[in-house]
Amino acid sequence: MAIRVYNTLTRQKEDFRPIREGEVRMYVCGPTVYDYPHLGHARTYVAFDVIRRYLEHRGYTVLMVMNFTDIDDKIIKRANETGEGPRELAERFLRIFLEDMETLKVKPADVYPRVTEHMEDIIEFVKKLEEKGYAYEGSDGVYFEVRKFGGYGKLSKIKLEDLVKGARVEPGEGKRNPEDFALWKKAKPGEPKWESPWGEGRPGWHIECSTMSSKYLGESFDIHGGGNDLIFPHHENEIAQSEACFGHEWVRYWLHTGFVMVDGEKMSKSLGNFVTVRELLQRYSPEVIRLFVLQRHYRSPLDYTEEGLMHAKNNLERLYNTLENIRVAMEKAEIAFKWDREEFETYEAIRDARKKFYDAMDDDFNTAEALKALFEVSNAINRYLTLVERPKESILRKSLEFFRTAGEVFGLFEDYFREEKAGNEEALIRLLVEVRAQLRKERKFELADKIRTELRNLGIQLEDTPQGTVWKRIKV
RNA sequence: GCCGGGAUAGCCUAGAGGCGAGGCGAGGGACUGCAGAUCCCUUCCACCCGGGUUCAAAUCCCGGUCCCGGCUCCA
Repeated sequence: MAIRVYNTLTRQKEDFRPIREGEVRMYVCGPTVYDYPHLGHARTYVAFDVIRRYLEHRGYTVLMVMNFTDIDDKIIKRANETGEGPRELAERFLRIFLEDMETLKVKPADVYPRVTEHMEDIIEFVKKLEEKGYAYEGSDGVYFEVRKFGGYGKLSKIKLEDLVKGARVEPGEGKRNPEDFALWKKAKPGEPKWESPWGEGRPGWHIECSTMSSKYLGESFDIHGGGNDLIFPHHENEIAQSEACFGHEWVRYWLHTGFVMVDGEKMSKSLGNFVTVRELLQRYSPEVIRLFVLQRHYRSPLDYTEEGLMHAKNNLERLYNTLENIRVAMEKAEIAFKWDREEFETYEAIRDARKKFYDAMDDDFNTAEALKALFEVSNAINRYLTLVERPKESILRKSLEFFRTAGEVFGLFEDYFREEKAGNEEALIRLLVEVRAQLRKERKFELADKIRTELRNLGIQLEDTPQGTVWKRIKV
């Protein structure tokens, strides 16, 4: 069955068919680096990370490009405030962004093209538009003449007349028409500038994405993504530039993520209602944040609440508990020479959950639905472990395999599946468990409890069961 | 004005014509020195309102009500 994706361009779900078989070329609009990334950024980049991971999981080679806007009005403005140079400021926040994404386990893009490294390409692109008659030079810059391009508005469904009537677009001194937008801005005194055929200046915002995406992904590619707020004007303008330049369809599928909401309003820099990723990370682990994001479909708005984060934390804890239960059970597991009802039932539950997982992910990357499968396996396996004396190894493995694949797609349980690097740590824990067992037998509970409490502080949890004491790592 | 998204048990989220989903929370029980984890049971007719289509509607259609977003830099 084909993967279905919701395409903003057509406003419906379509079968996903990449242009080149077996390869997916995708471009996600990156940030303007002038401040700390907040939860809104985290949401879209985690969402696209999971989309990318899933496509890879399904066997595609994914070429992923994400740009950095490292020169623009906001950066200049902010740099003036902090006293840094625009270059230094951009560099600083670019590194911070990269660090935060790494912490959140977002797989790095294959290329992170920066505007300041692609001036020549951008100038070439503008020149081409000029040659083809779509661009003209005004007193303060070079502009794209929107009404020359027939398909304008096809992504955002905005009509040109409405746009002009709405008077939302600024007339601007050098423009022929109010709806035209800048491809190249001539430098004002004191601003950063680069040489060009139109004098010193810097690129407009939209042209960078058209230029850099085509440089790395070709004149047509599969997926272009970004936040909902980029549909208009950014992506609309990108389409105009690119299709005007190439003369054919540019991007197959446009995917957009929903906003993060705070008390009914969009989280944004300008409203000041944002939580930075760094603040969040003081209170919640990266995986909690990922789960929080993934419990909602990527296109739907996501309400930011502490309660919601706590839910995610509890849910993740439950999943990790299950994983630890399986690990502990592994020690007493046996080869299956025969299956009883419990094995059949558990096997079927895992099989059904796997199907559910793939169906959900195939259906426009429905992570919220796919996550349910994880809880279903969790229930089934926990139940199984309480019902049988000696679990069958094959059943445990099946469940672990599912956790591993789901974990790879969601970016969860990474540490659990990484090879244990603990040398004699485990032996030490086992020793303490033994000593404590003896203490308990002698009813010296105070000392026994001390061992348990102290180990817990070190991230090791002891649990007394009828079959003896087991220890688990606390992961969340 | 123009585009667009919502309203699902105490809460958070899926689903989208018949099999009523998952988690959290709450209550009870099993286990237990205590704690923790886990399991079992309970949380009564869950789907904003009013019409319609249908053998069948939370899901489709029509009409309301309420909430929200975008149309300006924004992920």
